[in-house]
Amino acid sequence: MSLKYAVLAALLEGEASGYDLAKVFDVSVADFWSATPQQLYRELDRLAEGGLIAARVVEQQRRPNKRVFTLTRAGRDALGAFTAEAPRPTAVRDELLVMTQAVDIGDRDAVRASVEERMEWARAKLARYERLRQRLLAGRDEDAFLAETDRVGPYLTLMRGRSFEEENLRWGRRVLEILDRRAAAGEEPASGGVVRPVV
Amino acid sequence: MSLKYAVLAALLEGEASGYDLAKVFDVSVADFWSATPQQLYRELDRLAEGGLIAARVVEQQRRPNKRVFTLTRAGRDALGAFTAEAPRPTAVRDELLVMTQAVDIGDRDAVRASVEERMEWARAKLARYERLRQRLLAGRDEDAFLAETDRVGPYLTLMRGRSFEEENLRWGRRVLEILDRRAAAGEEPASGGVVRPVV
DNA sequence: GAGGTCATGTAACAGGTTACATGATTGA
DNA sequence: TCAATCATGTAACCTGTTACATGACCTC
Repeated sequence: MSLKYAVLAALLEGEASGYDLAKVFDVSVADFWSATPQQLYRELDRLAEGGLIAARVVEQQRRPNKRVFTLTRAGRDALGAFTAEAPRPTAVRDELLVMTQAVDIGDRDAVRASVEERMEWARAKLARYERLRQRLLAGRDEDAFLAETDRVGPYLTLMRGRSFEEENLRWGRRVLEILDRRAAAGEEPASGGVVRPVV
Repeated sequence: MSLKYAVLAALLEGEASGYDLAKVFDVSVADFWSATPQQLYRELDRLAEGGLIAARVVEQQRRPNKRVFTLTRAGRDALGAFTAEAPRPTAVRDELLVMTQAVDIGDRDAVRASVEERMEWARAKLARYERLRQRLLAGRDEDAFLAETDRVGPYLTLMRGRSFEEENLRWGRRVLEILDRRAAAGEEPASGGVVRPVV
């Protein structure tokens, strides 16, 4: 149900093709919802059929034709009505956390490496978000931007994305510290009461 | 695929019934994975069939019998092997963020209220996490706990849950500020160049 | 006696993922 | 010439959600 509104919300930025949206909704880019291209193509067909978006075929030379979608009045209204509903709580679903939960009976070095990779992703996303932020601010400071813009929404979701990734980094650093301390303790088992985990 | 390992990881805490797990995996409680009771019952059947967990029927007077599940050696090994795999990135999927993205063309007051409710939830979860933390620490400080325990995993996921909810609160406070400033500007339209959104 | 908790489930459906297919163009 | 990008899609499958059902107990 909410992919529907996520797509409508994305089209507030202007018309887009399925391919364009696939880039915006890519896991590594998304800041308010993510989806695969297949989900998007299905959803776009449904939305067009329901009259919430309008499709227009753009003929291209040297490129396959593309269908470009725009919000209709009905789509805009449906999106507006959606904002008045009660959002369901976000479900935690992170494989890295499952692995972390089980790290003591599992492969500590592998989990360590996965945490480091997650941190690399977080850095890349932060860089992306920062570029987006600068583009929105367009030289103004935050207060000036907020006073002048007619759309704060994208800025607010960007802020959430940013703080999420910053927390990923902070958490990751702490996890690495703790795992490394354990690794050191495990190598000289005389030092403490630490039980060596069974792998 | 990963609900499977999430269930195995939960059983590291000791034997549990489907009902017990349903409480742990409840959206409002979960700190490393969430799932509905129906998903759990299906998954438990599959895991028992695959020999990764063992079921034992506990007869109860005055209560329906329950099936209590325990990790088998094979289940433990499978979970250990899972920790060595590459976790997939977490997908952002939050209806509140979709609503926030569209707040400017939607119902600002309703979104405001949803943000406040999300903050209430965050406070409740934080209180829960804090109780859990105190139970784990058992009077020791963090360093002492980490040196003595044979399982850091649950503590690390708890930390991630805590910082996530703290960020929800921080973000929420900022969003309320910004939306309120807009509401004030909208009521005295002479004050600035703010375009009143169409609702 | 109403509503909550314990305890388990079925059925039907909606949502999400994976693998594959096509075919031209552009850049290293 | 090899890989990536543009642009769309089908088929099959797995995961997740919703509604409903049962039945006894306990607490207000």
